[in-house]
Amino acid sequence: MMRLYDTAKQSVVPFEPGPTVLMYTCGITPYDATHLGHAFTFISYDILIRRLIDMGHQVKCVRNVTDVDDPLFAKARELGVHYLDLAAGEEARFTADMEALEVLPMYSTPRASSAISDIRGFIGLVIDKGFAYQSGGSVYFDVTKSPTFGEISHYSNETMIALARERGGNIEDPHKRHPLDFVLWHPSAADEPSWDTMWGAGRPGWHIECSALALRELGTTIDLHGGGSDLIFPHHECERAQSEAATGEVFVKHWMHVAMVSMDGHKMSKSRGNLVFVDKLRTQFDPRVIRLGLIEHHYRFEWEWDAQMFARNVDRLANWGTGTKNDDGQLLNQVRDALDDDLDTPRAIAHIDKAAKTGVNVTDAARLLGIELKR
RNA sequence: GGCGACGUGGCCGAAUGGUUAGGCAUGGGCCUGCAAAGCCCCGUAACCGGGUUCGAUUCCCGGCGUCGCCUCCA
Repeated sequence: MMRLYDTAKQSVVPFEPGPTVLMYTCGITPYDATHLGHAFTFISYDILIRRLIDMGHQVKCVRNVTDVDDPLFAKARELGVHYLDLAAGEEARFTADMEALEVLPMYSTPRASSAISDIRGFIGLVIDKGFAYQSGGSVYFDVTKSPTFGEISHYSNETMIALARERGGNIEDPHKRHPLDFVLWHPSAADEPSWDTMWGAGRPGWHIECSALALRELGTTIDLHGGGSDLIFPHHECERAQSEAATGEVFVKHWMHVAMVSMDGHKMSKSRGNLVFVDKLRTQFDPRVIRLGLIEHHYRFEWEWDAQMFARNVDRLANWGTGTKNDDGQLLNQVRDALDDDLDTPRAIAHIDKAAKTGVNVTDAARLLGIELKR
């Protein structure tokens, strides 16, 4: 039986989905190259998916592409290109990075720009159910109607307001009834794309595409929702509130978040610029070395990027390729046990290291971690 | 620069319009051959200036200073 940490429940709990696992992970906003933090997140989910498939499940995982959003518009403006041209280029780079790192293909990778009509319908549903109001040309979600708001992050109202303030949540917006109310739809700036709706022209709010896409692609209730831990608040909190408002059903059974990768003592982030890009690394190292360097860390704990990892994992990969003795499935089961214990990849790797040292052929065990030894 | 949080005895850290937690360290004592540990004892502090008040650390205004955030991004 697999056990995984659930952010909302704040503990490691059994994860026992049906034969078909419905999964959604928040993807990227394609305005810049993929960095190691992105890679770590998506590789973590990839390991989970590989193990679920290994257990006999069919996995339907959706990973969206946010090609309608502020940072994309800003970058397109700066470069003087159309935002969708920028998005298409960066999405292609991202896809190439994921393929190189042997992240399994998704069931679906829908774009926000493909979902405008779904979003329109979704917002209509939220308004009809009485969870949203129109004010000043925007549509806001009314958090006072959602008593469970905050139950993923476990933040108090005061903490959420403080964080919203720091994270550009515009809590002073005079059109809002409550400082934590968030935008479902809002007017576009002059040079931004705009779509007509019954409540005015504009564009979607930040959180709404994921709700609309999850509903369109997977239905009202999904088994597991993932993303980086930086998305817990406000993104996932808002996403859940509006989804449950629209459908009246439980949105997500299990919330899973991947820890941040840091560098120079700070979270690797676009705003700070302390990034290590995957496409650059790929020109210097075997992508399997990059993958190993990521999964030698546990998904739930933040870690510091360290260039030492290359030498270590070049050696590791070489050692893994030397064994010839049949291991009778013993090693494979040890790796399975480690993964079933809250995706303990460091322990899985330690098992493989040990077996490889004794001359065991570790091909199958490595494959479960997405490392293909025979090329 | 903007937004926000905060400036309490050597340090950390609460509460509070008056009688002024607590913890740690220091110092003194008990104990011990010595030391350590343990135990006991000891502290009137509120960044500056002004205002409200019978009375302010607490409320209000101004200044100074510290911290966080300012493309929440995976």
